[in-house]
Amino acid sequence: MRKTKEEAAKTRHRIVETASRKFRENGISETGLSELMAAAGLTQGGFYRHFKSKDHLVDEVCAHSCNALVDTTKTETDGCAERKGLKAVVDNYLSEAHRDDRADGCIFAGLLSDLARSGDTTRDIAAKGLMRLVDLVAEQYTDEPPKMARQRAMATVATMIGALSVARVVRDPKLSAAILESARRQILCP
Amino acid sequence: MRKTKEEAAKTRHRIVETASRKFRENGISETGLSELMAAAGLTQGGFYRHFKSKDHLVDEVCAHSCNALVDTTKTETDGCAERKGLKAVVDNYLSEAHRDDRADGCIFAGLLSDLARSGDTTRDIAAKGLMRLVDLVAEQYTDEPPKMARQRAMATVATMIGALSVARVVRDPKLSAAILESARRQILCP
DNA sequence: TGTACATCAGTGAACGCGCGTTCACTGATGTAC
DNA sequence: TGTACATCAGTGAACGCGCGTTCACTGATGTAC
Repeated sequence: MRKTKEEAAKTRHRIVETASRKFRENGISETGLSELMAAAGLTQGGFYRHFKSKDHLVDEVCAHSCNALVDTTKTETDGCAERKGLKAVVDNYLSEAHRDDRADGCIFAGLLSDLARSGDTTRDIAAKGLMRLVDLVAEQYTDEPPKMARQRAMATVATMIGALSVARVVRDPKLSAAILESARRQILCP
Repeated sequence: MRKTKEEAAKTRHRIVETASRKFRENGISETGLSELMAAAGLTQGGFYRHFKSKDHLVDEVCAHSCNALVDTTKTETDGCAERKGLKAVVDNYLSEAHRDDRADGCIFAGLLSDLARSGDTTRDIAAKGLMRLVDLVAEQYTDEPPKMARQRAMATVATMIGALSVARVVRDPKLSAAILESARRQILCP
């Protein structure tokens, strides 16, 4: 039954991908390893051929999801004309589509309070990803001195994550949309 | 062993209070009923004399914590001169003290992603509390028309919750403090 | 290159454990007369 | 007001269940000669 090195690596990657989606959609504690492995097309026993423990998987998932978020954001700014990057990022992030697609969405909006309660290693990984996002946003504040741009970017990222998370709590569609819109305004029309 | 009606009511209230703190500090799934009842000075069996299930307790805790947050915020604005209310609220909310006191802090910062994943009943209770907070903040935007004030207040609340939550993920004290400060600036110096 | 053997990805059953919930029981409180 | 009985707050053991983790096993892959 042994698999090729490449096949094994592919399997490992599939587990991380699947976990990344499941965790963001249903939470970390709420996602069991047997459910997760089944979703990846495997049986639970195989998990420990790839990861030392669930905690180790969580760390890897955190890094993976952060990379995905940064990559997505980069793509959005790169495809945009000068001074339009921030608008593209914010419009995509604070969209109803993003609000309704938790499994594919921002890890911070999906797992914010879970991450805040996680261990040091996990939080450090998340914090690193968060700061890469902040730096990316800061680059969009082209007409500000770097320090000021970074400060603005921190507030912008906090607003984006907060507004999306809050919009996911509110079930009334009009109200939820109004929350997203209010944050978009605050960021883009200062 | 039967207790007085008043004693029973006091016990029930103590369970809600204890759960309210434990949930915000460690999460809902992460807080077991036996641990919770022990912290309230009782044994686990007694839980079901007061609540139909853990989910019912969660709803009650959510309402309780929302009330606590609204009351605290009201106190802060009431004790302030005209046009200073918003600053008082924001300075308290986005303080390092609030960041470091999760058990007594804002329910949304403590349980944001957990609430977003909760059932309809719980989310509706949370959304109602959230909107009371928004209304309270909107009252502080005295020089804006009501609709505009409410829209501003929604963004402000989203920023506050987002920034506090993010600041709790980041372990580096200087960086964490900078995040809080950046959000304060964005809200108070527009 | 061919052969013999060690490695290890993946299976599926089993482990102990803590979870939410139920239950029989105790005995003081509340109620009906 | 006094008495008899029903109620029910709280105890502590037990329930089934799903959790993360371990294990013996299979058999194709990788490696050493």
